[in-house]
Amino acid sequence: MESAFAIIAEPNRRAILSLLVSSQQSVGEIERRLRMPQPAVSKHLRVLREAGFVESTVDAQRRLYRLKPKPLQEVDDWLDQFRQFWSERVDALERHL
Amino acid sequence: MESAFAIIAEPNRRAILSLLVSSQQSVGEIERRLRMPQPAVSKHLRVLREAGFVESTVDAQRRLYRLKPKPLQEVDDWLDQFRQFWSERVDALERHL
DNA sequence: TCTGTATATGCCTTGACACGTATATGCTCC
DNA sequence: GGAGCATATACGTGTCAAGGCATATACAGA
Repeated sequence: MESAFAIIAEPNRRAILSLLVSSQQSVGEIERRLRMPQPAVSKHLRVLREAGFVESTVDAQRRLYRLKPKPLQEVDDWLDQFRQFWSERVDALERHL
Repeated sequence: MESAFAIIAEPNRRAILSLLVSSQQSVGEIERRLRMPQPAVSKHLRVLREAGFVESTVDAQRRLYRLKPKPLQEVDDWLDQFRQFWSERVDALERHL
């Protein structure tokens, strides 16, 4: 399975994830809101689904896609090691002021 | 300038960043610790430098590389929009238990 | 069952990028 | 200033993924 970092390297996929954060959306809604060709949307959703970022349910002819938290949380976990570093810098800056 | 997300999509670059979080390192130290060919290290460092992830200072024949916070913080900022979504899910889970 | 709508997949082309190898640059010390 | 070490760059190559377009699949409603 591709790393979560490689998945979110693609700007259109990040846009899709941002869109899904408010609520689930159908492929057509994503297509219209992002003004992206439908096959492109479907392909990115496939990548996102296989990497565990989203899941889908069937609603008649439509598929509704929604976010799943785990992969983005893994990215968040990786970033955690740098937070100590950031706060040290901020502390040093504040002491300096 | 390349997006921070594309930069950290590369596993070796993430390894370099993780290595630099403890302290600054020379190219040779990175090369040895990650068992990576020296040109590869230099090339990745160049990409990281041009994207603002690291900066370097000259120490005689060596170059010491150290972390800069901004690009990783931008990634962190992007992740922020999903934190609300995660905590809602955790809350719902906790209520369910 | 036919038509239209929604979504997925296949094929092809193109561009980007990581890697290996070789070589260049720059500094230090004798 | 020559030798050796540390780092950077140049070049050629293979791989892989995104985009465009055509087409297939699936479902709904008359």
